[in-house]
Amino acid sequence: MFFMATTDTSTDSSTELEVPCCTPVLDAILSEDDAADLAKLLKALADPIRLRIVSIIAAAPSGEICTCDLPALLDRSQPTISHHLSLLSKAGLVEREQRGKWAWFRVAPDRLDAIGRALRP
Amino acid sequence: MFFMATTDTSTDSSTELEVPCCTPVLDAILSEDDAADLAKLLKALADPIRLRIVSIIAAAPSGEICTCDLPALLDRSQPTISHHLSLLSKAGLVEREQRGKWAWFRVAPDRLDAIGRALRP
DNA sequence: AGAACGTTTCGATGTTTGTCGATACGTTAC
DNA sequence: GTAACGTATCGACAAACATCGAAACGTTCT
Repeated sequence: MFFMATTDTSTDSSTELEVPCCTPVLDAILSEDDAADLAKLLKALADPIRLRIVSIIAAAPSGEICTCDLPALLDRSQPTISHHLSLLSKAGLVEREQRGKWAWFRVAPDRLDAIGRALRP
Repeated sequence: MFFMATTDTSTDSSTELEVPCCTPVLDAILSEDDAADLAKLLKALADPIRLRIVSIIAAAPSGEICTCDLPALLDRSQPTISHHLSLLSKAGLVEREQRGKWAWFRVAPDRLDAIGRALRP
């Protein structure tokens, strides 16, 4: 074995979404905490429906979309769409805005970019 | 299982990775197939242990690592490490090379880069 | 207030995933 | 050959996940 395992927690990530995400995978050995944070973010995106939701929102001319359109576009029930949007929102990948009885979503581009940066040295 | 699986599945499954991966998420609406492909790749990476495996391999001075070191480094059993390496290998994120009785792995950098490109317009 | 409509939460269900012990396979050394 | 050792597969199990119908919640109209 040529080095010791690194379990140090240089950054304590209590406030999850505030943390500058994410430590690049290829720069140094990820700590357990950094790996857990990045894995959580990747997992939030690692679903075909959620990828298409992000893609659909980004492709909308206004940059935002009403939740009400998604069940028909994605062929999933409304509760299922709501569930996926909730996961994306919790991960900070999309932002929610209530307007009257409709909910509108837009992507959080820097958040998506952060994943990209973590994977590209 | 209703038929005998032969050993070809372990190695041949990586041939599916010839597909040019991946369509950028933000360029246009992802098709169901493109979303499924990218989701599969993201899922292969969206685990703390697998992220740390990739990170550990990349940080190794020689750019490769012997499987035998990983159980101790990651505090997981040997079958569990083998399982994760198999997933990473099937996704094309690492490459396996048998040397005598040891298995060595190196990262496939362009594969990781492909994910980054798909998320960064 | 009540009706209509969009959204979230709840409960249930089938599937996938991470994990490990036991076991089988392959290579090296004696 | 056989013993030792590293690795992959098998079988099992608990936890996490995707999905939907039903019900609860909020807002906008009349």
